[in-house]
Amino acid sequence: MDNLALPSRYDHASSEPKWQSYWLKKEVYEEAFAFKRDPSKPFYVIDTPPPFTSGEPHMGTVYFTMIVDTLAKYKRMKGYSVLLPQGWDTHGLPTELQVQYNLKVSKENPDEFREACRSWTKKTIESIKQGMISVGYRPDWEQYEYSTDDDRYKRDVQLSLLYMFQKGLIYRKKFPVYWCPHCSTVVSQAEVGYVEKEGNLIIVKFKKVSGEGPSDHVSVATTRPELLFACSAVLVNPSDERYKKWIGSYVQVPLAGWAVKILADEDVDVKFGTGAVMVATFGDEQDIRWQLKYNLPIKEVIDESGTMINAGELSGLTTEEAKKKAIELLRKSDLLEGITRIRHNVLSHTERQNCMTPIEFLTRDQFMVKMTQHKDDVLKAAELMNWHPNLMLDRVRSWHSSLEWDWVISRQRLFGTPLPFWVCLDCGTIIPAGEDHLPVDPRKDAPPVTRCPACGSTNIKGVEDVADGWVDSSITPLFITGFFEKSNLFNKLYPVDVRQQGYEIIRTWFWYSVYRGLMLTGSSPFKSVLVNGMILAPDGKPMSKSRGNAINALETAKQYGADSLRYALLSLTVGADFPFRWEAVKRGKALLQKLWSAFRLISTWSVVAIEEPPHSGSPVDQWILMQLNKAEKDYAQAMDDFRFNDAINSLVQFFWHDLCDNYLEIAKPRMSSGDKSCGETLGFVFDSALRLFSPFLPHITEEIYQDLKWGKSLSVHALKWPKEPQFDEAIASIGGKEVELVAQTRAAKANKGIPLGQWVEAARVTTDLSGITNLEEAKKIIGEVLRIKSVELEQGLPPSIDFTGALQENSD
RNA sequence: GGGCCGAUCGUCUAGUCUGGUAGGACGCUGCCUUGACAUGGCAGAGGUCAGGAGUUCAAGUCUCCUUCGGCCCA
Repeated sequence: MDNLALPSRYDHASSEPKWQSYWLKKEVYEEAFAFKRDPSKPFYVIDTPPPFTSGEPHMGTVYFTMIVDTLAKYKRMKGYSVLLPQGWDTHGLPTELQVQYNLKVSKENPDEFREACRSWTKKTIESIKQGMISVGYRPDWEQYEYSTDDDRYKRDVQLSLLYMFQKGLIYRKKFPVYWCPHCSTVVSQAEVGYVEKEGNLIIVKFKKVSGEGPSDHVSVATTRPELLFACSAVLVNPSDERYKKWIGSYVQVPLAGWAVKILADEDVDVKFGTGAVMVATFGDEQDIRWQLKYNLPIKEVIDESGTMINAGELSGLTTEEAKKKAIELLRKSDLLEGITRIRHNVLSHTERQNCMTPIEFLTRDQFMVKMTQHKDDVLKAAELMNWHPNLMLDRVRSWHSSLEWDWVISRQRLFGTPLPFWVCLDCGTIIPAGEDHLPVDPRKDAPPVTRCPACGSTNIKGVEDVADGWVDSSITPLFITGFFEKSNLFNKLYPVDVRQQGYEIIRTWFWYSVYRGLMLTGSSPFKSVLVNGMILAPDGKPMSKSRGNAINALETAKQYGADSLRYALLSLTVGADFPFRWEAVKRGKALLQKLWSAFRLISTWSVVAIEEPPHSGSPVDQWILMQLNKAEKDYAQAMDDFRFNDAINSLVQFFWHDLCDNYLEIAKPRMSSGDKSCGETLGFVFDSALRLFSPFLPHITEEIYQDLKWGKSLSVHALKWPKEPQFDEAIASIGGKEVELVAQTRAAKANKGIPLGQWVEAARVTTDLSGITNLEEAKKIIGEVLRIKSVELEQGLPPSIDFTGALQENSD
């Protein structure tokens, strides 16, 4: 009884932080968590998402860390040398917006601005990292923590761009960018949104020039008549009877005077306006799609100040003035057919509440990556991977079929990886940086040549744009495997075993990573893809601050224990969205208590861990070994399929119901009479269960392992997969029958309302006794476990159990 | 608007590929202080599988439509 001195409640609050800092110790790291370049062991590499370093760690971050951490711990137990890296995705618009608007740092001085971004990022990394550590996450920080803003990482990003340039995959092209005329700045897609506004829909006559058009003009509806000078085509729906004969005809653009062709496209909405729409450079996002799809000529009519250019009589006016003037001119030349008031969605600068100005598209020289021509290769590679869950591959297929444009990799921002190129202003030749000088900043550094290699001009300018954030993050599988250092391990680590990620970034992070892996190494970067869903708020909607329904993951872990949260999140199906359930966390906490209680009971006996499985024992001993074996096999198979929920469920089922409810109850009388076989079995089974629990519940298993002083390892996480239990199936099934008999008798006693602790004089048990080979043994177990002085067993059905002579006082 | 996915006891889900008695957990109800655990044990109630149509001897499962929800659309 002395060890009942252990506290009866498991105290996660004092236990968890203790082990979290213990795991960071050098000697513990080296024994349990370090990736070892040991060629005798198979490698297992996990490509983890570098979270974007803006704001606090949220439920999603915590969720993915738990998934990869559990997987890594399992694979290490199975004998792999596991590479579990963790990076930080630093460059992105949200950071710039934070710094610009919340910290009020001006972009006037780019160096100062970048420095402010950098220090903000440093702070958020520290906070996210602490949050990750507080839920038991233990990647290889020492060797594989990286930040996309590190010089080493930027060097590799730039090197990857140089390689791609050498392969002819990078080119410059005029491409639209979002432009806010009020703020005089390029804005990103994330900063814009649609605002419903009232406006005029102008019906304009486009006169026939040539072709089969059945009348002298087509009526085109537009909200932006000032863009007539940018008109490059007129589109109609191919199924629209009104315009079938017009398809292929040429019509004259009013005011501008040139002729454009009438094309058929299914995206034209027959119900909007007249059903005929003009394509302008670039009136809206749909115009961009059509411009690219039909390769229409680019006509720039708005400059950076929002003033009309190349627009005849409209030149020099603002867009608003030009709209009025255009209507007036159309009316004069009798080309105006009508004006109707409409409510429509206008793309506006919505990120800033005090701006909300309608967005214009400007054409800028952008760096592009040739992707469309390789899209089939990417899909083919994706199809050869093992997808979990399988249907996520459909998202790749869907993206593949809709992919029509190349990838625009330049961004007009300040905090980012500079594109390592200079451009000849005279002939447009792209001049790449020298490999030895990386990382470079062409915004400041001198070009590698003084004269353009193509035209000899000295008019060379460094590229001011930075790379899209996905350019940074899509090299993670190459970065962690040492591709850029030409590591001799590269061929052993690449392709990585598993890419873990959320489904919302399949078309970005996944797609770009596969593309770049293929382009740079010639082979696909992933063997398996594990896609997790989203954790919704308890109300079933996405968690969001504005909705006020977000659950603070770190607070939850503090309150209930990180292990409880791990249980709750990992016992749900990977890949599906699911609402956060407090009940699941509470269930996790109950499991921790159950584990603790079992440990507390066992430590009252002189049980020692036995690594070698016991070779003999009573039928009940062999039965629990058989159940353990089954649970282990189910667990391993589930883990190998990334079905974490099935793995933990089969283990909990075994532990709670087989081991605690049944075996431990039977063990109580046996242990107090010094049964050696029971003690050995218990030592082996509990030790095995502890190991199997350790990937899911890293803290409590460490606490118990250390308290038991059972092993020589520094940590439970350095232990190997338990040895296979040895049992004789025939004997084990006899044990199963005995356990069943005990359970039946217990249920009967409980149903009769007899307190289980109360001794009874006698019981007559009539039931199916087939399979029971030793009646005396069965009687003894039933009597001892259920406190019955004399047990009679009789073959017969239906089963019935009668108790006689309940004794009044407990006899112990 | 387009593409993709989903809907199973009060709640969360397994089962759908490969048609054949819908399984588990939480919650709920009743009983029980068992030599670790009442965050426990034993027992019980609770589902016409979103709605409709079809295929079939047989549909949660296959097909079509509708409704509702989610994700992505450079």
